[in-house]
Amino acid sequence: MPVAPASPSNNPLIRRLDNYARLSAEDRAAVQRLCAEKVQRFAAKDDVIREGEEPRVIRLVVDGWACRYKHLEDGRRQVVGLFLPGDLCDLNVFVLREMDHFVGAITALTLAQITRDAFEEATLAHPRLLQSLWWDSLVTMAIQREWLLNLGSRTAFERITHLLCEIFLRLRAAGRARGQSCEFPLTQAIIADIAGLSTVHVSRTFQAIRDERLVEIRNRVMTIPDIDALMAASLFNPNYLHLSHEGRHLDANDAPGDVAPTV
Amino acid sequence: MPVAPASPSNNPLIRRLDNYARLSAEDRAAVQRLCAEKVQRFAAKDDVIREGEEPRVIRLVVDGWACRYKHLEDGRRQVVGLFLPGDLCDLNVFVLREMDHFVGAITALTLAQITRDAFEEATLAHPRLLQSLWWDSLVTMAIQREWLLNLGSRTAFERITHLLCEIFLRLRAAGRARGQSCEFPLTQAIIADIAGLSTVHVSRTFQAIRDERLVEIRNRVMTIPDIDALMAASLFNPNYLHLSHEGRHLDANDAPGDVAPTV
DNA sequence: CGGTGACTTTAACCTATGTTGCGCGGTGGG
DNA sequence: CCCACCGCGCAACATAGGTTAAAGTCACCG
Repeated sequence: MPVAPASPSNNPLIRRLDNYARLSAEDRAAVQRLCAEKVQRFAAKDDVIREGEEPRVIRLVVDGWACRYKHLEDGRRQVVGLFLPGDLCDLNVFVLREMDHFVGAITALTLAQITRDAFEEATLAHPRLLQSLWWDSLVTMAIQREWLLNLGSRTAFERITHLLCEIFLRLRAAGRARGQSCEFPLTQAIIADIAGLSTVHVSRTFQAIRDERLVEIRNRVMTIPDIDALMAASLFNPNYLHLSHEGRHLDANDAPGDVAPTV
Repeated sequence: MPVAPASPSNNPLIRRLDNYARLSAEDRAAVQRLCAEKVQRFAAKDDVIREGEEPRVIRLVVDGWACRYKHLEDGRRQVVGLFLPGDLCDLNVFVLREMDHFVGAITALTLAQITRDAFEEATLAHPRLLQSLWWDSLVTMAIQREWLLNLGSRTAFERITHLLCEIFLRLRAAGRARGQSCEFPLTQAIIADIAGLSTVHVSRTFQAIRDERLVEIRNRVMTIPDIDALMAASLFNPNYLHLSHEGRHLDANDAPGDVAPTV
């Protein structure tokens, strides 16, 4: 994976915010500065922040995957959110006194810590940026709602295919997909905790998915030969990702890696 | 239910925001003005806003119950959020171009519409109010996460008792409970759509709840004889409601209707 | 090169929850 | 006053998904 030099659009956060509104060069530079502010690294499976702790900074995923999770007294565990590169933890968390959930690294993880002051300074100077960040925050809420629909109403097969579909589209929006493929470091155990299933049943379900040749996962890389078929199988309605500005359509293959759009 | 005269603390939104930070008399007056701005009424089961429509205003529940819901192509329906009196739809919704879900009235409903301009004017003049509204918004997200835990990891019995517990505590925080009782207009069908269960199983589960004498529902009034027992049965951890400021504790019976606190 | 641990697969069996369908009682409209 | 409808309860049966346990695969490591 060759990393292009100083082009801002390699920054997955900028790529994502661009889905909402074109940022100016200054806006982009401001994001870059925020991302570089104070970098923090975690090993896979480490906790970034624990339930009960006081939130002090906004965190931004520069690289790697993480998740929010909760558990019940008796140990049952539920993943309630997924952070992909370019994702942002809640704006304004400072307002709360205490975390009500954990954030844990799934893979090796690089985070940027953004202080309240740096954030306020940046958004004051770049109102368009602030708008984009609100958009991001509302999309996060929309994803949570879609996950509720997933857990409450979809079958195991639909839940997992829906999840795979969402991950692919989110990564593509962050400039992290190439063609029909993207990185995929999730184990079946984590998928079980996301989908509210047992690991055994996740395994069973993956066989069915393989049988229908909807998805192929090998060496931590996921390939989706026919995204429309996958979307149909999972009853996937992309509206909740709110990516459709400029008349863009998700089923158009409009993000072919790092190639510039033809428009 | 006698309505006391002009006391601002009858406003459920003010009551709720007071859980986060004491508002000044001016802040309260500003909230009152927002609530009175433009009132809109709906009959039970009407839709307030539909998927695909453009969000233009912030809405505030003055009276009645409503819910957010989504559905799948084949008709399966999932309620993904509950609005109780004093609840607020998402700040900043304007940023999105299109609703990804429905909002529907459960009971007869009175809403206040707050325009973007009125909102900005009020929060500019009352920064403490803005903070409280962010707190509210973060609590809404926290509730969504807890619901994910509910659907993904709890049994039917736990899901329903947890829901009842949450409703009671939220109503109490809005000054809408009296002693161990509160209004309760939900049918078993709606509870089924919230909990991701069939109506038949909701009915079965309510029998078990009745057998254990955890909750009594009669004439649209719910009574919880022993909230600690109910919390234990549902593995309820109140931290996600973020009500605990000032060392307040939820298990203290600290909101006995409209009586002033003893402190 | 063999060992250890993390992940996945498989099989047998179990149970929570879904489905269908019917009956009952209250309530509101004509 | 009666009918229709809605919300609820109940029973019989069907099934998706959970549980337990054992074995297979692979990658890394000493």
